[in-house]
Amino acid sequence: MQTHSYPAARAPATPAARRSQRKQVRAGELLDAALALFVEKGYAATRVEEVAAQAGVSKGTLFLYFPSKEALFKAVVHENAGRPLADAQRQVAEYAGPTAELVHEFIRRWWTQYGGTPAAGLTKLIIGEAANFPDLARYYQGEVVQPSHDLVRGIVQRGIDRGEFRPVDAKAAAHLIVAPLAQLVTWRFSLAPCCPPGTLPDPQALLAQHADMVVRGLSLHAPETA
Amino acid sequence: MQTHSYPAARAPATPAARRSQRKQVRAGELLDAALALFVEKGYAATRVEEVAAQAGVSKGTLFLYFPSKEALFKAVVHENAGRPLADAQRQVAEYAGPTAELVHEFIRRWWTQYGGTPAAGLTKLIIGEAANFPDLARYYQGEVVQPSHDLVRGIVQRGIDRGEFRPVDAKAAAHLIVAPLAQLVTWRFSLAPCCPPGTLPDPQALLAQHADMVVRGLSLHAPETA
Amino acid sequence: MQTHSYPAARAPATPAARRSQRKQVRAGELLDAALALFVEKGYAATRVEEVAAQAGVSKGTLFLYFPSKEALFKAVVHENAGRPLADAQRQVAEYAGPTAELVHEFIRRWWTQYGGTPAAGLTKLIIGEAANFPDLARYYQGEVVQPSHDLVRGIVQRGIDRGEFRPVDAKAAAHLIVAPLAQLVTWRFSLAPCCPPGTLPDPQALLAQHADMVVRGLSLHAPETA
Amino acid sequence: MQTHSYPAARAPATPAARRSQRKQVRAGELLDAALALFVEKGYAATRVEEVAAQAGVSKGTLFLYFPSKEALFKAVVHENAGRPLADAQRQVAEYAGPTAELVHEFIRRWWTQYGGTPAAGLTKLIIGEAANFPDLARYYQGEVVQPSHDLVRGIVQRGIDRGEFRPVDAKAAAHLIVAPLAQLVTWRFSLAPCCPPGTLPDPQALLAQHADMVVRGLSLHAPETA
DNA sequence: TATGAATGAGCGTTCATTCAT
DNA sequence: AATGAATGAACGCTCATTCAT
Repeated sequence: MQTHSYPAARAPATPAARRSQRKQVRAGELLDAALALFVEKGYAATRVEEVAAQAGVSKGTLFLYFPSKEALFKAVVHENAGRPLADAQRQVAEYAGPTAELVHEFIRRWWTQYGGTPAAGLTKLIIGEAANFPDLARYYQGEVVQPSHDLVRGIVQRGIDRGEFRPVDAKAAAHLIVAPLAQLVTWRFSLAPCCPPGTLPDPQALLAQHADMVVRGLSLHAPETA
Repeated sequence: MQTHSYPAARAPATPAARRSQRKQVRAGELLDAALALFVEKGYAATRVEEVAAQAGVSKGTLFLYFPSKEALFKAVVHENAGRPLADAQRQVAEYAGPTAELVHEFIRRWWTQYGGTPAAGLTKLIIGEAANFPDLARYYQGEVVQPSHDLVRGIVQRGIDRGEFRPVDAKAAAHLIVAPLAQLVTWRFSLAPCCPPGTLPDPQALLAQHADMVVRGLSLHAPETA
Repeated sequence: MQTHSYPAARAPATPAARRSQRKQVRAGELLDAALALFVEKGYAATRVEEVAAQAGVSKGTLFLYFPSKEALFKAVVHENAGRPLADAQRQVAEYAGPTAELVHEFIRRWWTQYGGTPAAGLTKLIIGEAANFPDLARYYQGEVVQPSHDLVRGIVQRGIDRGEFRPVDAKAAAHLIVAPLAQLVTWRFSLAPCCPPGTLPDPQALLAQHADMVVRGLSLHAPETA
Repeated sequence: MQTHSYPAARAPATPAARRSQRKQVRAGELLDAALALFVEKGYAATRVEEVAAQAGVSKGTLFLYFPSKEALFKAVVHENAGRPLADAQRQVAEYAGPTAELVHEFIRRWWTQYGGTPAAGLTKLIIGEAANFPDLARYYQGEVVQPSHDLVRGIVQRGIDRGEFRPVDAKAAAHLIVAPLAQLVTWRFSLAPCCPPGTLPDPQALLAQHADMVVRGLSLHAPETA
């Protein structure tokens, strides 16, 4: 009978495996540092040496993991884009209740899983660098923006199909639902850090009111006055 | 014998005045070129030589008008910020009809006087460079963003005060009204130039639906289904 | 009647012409400095800053004249290759005396017009860098080496045709005539600077003996013993 | 029971000896790889990692055998210099026939034992790097070039002393005999790899004609016309 | 002994800024 | 006022060398 447990998954037996795991970790640290600095200062104003320093390695080491600053930038985008989107798609697909509630839930979760996290800085980053990295901009548009809009449009369409919402232009409605979310993170990483606190309203309260107004704007009958 | 002199008003008599006017023109050409290039490529990726070339002067000449690239950038922002805002404030103040119609009118005019013009590129530009020019960001926030929000909040408050709108949080409502406008110009100058045409909906139709949904979301009673 | 002379050719009247002439001079100084340093230390071991310093300008200035180190290198080769070759071709074509004397004259002139000048360093330079700049090597082979061999082969053929030389393989003979010349400059710029003086024989005496031996080797009858 | 042991001489009994032999082999592989790469690309353009890879070891391992890239380079030169020279010296010393034939034999053997082998690349390598490694250049001059010239001068002197050759300046004659040999290998490893085949004549035919012309140039009486 | 990850000095190149004309 | 040549600080990237395993 075998009484001892398998080797712990987090302490690999062989040196090779340990080294490989270390490399994964390092790459992740570099990507995190790069995301933070690119978001904070923009691509051009961020020096690779700063990224390396913030990740705790030397300048040369960074180039062991990414062949160029541009490759690092693209890796940052690829790494942070689309991850939470897939989660949201699953959650929406599984939802079974009334669509009005789904809208509230979707917006609430958007904040906890993306808008309130560091990854949200990506939105501002891409806005600022799109002209200099058109292929990345297209990638982001195709892999993140378009699917996001499709997802929201699906929610609106669901409401229409179930007789809960007015038969509006669902595509335009999706844009109008997404815009305040996008704008919120854009502000959060651009003007907000430069302005005295209190200039912006509390994000969660703002989002709640957004959801409320969207539902009112889409519903067949005006809800009771709050 | 020459009896009439058309360009009299534009051709000052004294050489000094003429020189001064020439200077104004040159500076204006440089600011226009700089705005276009900064918006297109970002601050760091725009070389002063390009700006000078696009304005039709040499690199050295640019520095006769602006002491540094940074000063040029700040002049671009100061020159283009707030211009259409004053018009909008006057137009809103003079309006006398129903608030719902004012919302539609405000959004329509925002597009023709700012959102659809080249100056709208400024919004994206400041978002991208805010971290590197915090004083500019504060200036823009104070002179453009805050007054814009105040203006829109005033409209909402007018609707509430006149019993046309529900007593919502007017400050948050202002954010939600402004966000799709801001997002529209942000997209127009970042992702849109990289994406195949047709990806974004027609701006004016989108804005019309936005105004409609805002009014529905704020109204006491649901309007008749369109 | 016009008594005053034309403006001196070397002091152009217009500032533009003066500036243009200055640029020519600067470019020439940079090319000279680059030739000397590339020959002395090789391409890779020569820093562009050294070249600039030796030409009396700053590092940045060099890049106003040549877009890259590689372009500078190629310009050095193009500038110094082929120039004396054309002279030699003319001189040979115009020669009317006995071929044996032409051989002596050709070798004598080769030394004064190429082998003994700084430009001769080019030979060693290209030998060392051919593998790293294959297009330059091909250019040099086609524009300098091949025509040189053709020129010498023509001399040999002339001797054969006029019944002065034995009917040898003229192409091989050309190689054998050129080889000691090439070797002389190769040594002059590689081992010679590292060795105590006197290690190599006097070039002009060596070349005289070379010409003598070549003529003896090619002649129909052995000349009188010297 | 093992009664015979073929590789006895090559498989030392003690582990220490085996390790030592292994070390010799590794070092030899590294030196071969280094020679090939240094000749092909020059010292500066060859990365130690390439040498290690070509020798089948990692970069770190190379530094266990050679303390620096420079030491590796010097070892390459010391290892490959002078090897065939000793053979040639013995062969010349043992020769008993007519000097004209000795010249032919010497040149023929030079090709089979050096000029036609990979080791001949060393000549071009040293020419290119002499300025950066003056001590090596001096070493090569003293240990290879000078003895080679002395050897050839001895051959010429032998011809003179035996009344076969004219009383020429033997030192200069030696240079003129060696130059085409040196030039041949120089070309072989510099321009030849970049040029279309057929640009250079067949080495062995060229060398035969060289020997023939040398003998004619040195002989007392002109040989019969071929 | 052998590895490959890590380092950091060094170089090519760019570009905002200055200055002589 | 206008030019464009000149500057030099700064940055991305390379690669010989070191070191922990």
